[in-house]
Amino acid sequence: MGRGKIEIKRIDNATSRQVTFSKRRSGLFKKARELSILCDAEVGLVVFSSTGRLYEFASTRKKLILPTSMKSVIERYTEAKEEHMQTMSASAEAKAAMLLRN
Amino acid sequence: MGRGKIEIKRIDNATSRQVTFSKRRSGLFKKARELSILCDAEVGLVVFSSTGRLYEFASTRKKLILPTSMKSVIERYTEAKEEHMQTMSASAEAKAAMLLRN
DNA sequence: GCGTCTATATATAATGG
DNA sequence: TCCATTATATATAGACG
Repeated sequence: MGRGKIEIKRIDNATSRQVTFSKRRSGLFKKARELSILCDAEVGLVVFSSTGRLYEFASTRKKLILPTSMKSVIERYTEAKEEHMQTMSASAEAKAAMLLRN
Repeated sequence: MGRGKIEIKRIDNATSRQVTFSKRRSGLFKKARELSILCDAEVGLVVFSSTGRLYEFASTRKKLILPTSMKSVIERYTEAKEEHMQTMSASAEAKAAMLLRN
């Protein structure tokens, strides 16, 4: 969807990979949100950039259940969260919150 | 993106809501997959239709962490999963599916 | 409900500042 | 390294079988 057609394979150039990530992530989240609204669906979306930054969306409507395949993800999340909590200090709290927020 | 422009609000007609769900879900998953490949990102996507059917995608690469806002989701998943396991029998498959449905 | 078919809306690749 | 633009690729609304 652009001036040229691209193959779906890892973009080698780090810069353009970052640019594409930014654009497509934005589009993906937009569509996730639209789906949840239009179709009254529960949607949970988690994205980690290759640099480890977290982005999330979750429609908060009724009941959302995670799929089995995400079990490991949940486990890792729990671990990370615990680590996070352990190393968290009062002043680091805000920083971490911001980090998680974007 | 079609013959006409639509507002982003819940589609009242159940039939067209289902049709739209099917189409957009497909597109969303495709884009989730593309993002993960193109940008070497970790992506986890969970969708529950309004009728309770589950759809998922998770790139299995490196580190995927769930966002804070998904905590309740995880909890619910865990609960449901436990229930599922407890009541599951070979012949109870269908029943379990119903359980997950809502 | 599900696949196919367009016309049109949107997303976005490439580019320029 | 970001914004803004814009040409093009893609997604999809609406219609039909």
